[in-house]
Amino acid sequence: MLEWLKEPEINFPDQLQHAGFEHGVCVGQIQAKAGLTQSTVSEYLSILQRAGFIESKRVGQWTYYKRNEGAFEALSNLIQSNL
Amino acid sequence: MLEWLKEPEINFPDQLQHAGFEHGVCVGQIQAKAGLTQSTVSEYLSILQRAGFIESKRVGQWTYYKRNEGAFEALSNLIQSNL
DNA sequence: CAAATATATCGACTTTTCCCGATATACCAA
DNA sequence: TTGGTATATCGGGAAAAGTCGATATATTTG
Repeated sequence: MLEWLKEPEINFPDQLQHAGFEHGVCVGQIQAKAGLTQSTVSEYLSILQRAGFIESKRVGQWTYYKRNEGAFEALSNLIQSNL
Repeated sequence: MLEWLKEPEINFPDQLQHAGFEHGVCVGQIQAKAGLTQSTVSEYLSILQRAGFIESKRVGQWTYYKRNEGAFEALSNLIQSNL
C-alpha cells in the first residue's frame, strides 16, 4: 500500500474521475486493489497512520490517506545512524 | 543485539579476557546480556544471519557473530529509494 | 428524518511469531 | 575415548499479529 501511494495516478486511476489526489487516496480505492475486506484495510491504514507513515484527511464521507515522506526519510536515517 | 554488536568492546567487556573481537562476539556473551535462553539467542542469531545483517565465524567451539554493515546501508537505501 | 454510502470499531478465529526446555551436534582436553 | 563446554536444532505452548463478519458512526441526499 505504501508503494501504491507513491504514485496514486498510476495505481488508482478510478479515483481521478471522482476526485483529485491532493489529499491522497480514499479507503475504498485501496481496499479494492488490496483484495482484503473493508475492515482489514481500514484498520491497517489506521496503524500506518499511528506509526506516522501516512496522514489522513476527512472530506465529506471519504477519508483520504497520503504518504508522509518525512517519516520514510527519518526511518532511513535512523537505520543509518542508530542501527 | 544489533546495536550491541556495533561496539563490542563496550558491550561485551568480558570477552576481551578470552579472545579479541576480530570475528565478532560469541553466542554465550550475547545470551548473557540478552537474558534469554541459549536456544532462543542461537535461533535469533541464525535468523539475523540468514537475513544478512550479521556474519558468523566458527572458531573452535565458539561461534562469533559480527555485523555486516553493508546490509544496513542497503536497507537504508532501499527504504529511501523503493519504499 | 430516513435511506444510502463510506469508514471505523468490535469480537472472534486463524496464522504467525516468540520463547522455552530437551536433546543433538561439534569441538576440546585429559 | 570419555567427559565437559559451546552452539544448533526440534517440538510445543504462549503471545502477538492478521483477517474476517457484524455492527457502529459519520456524512450526504431526498
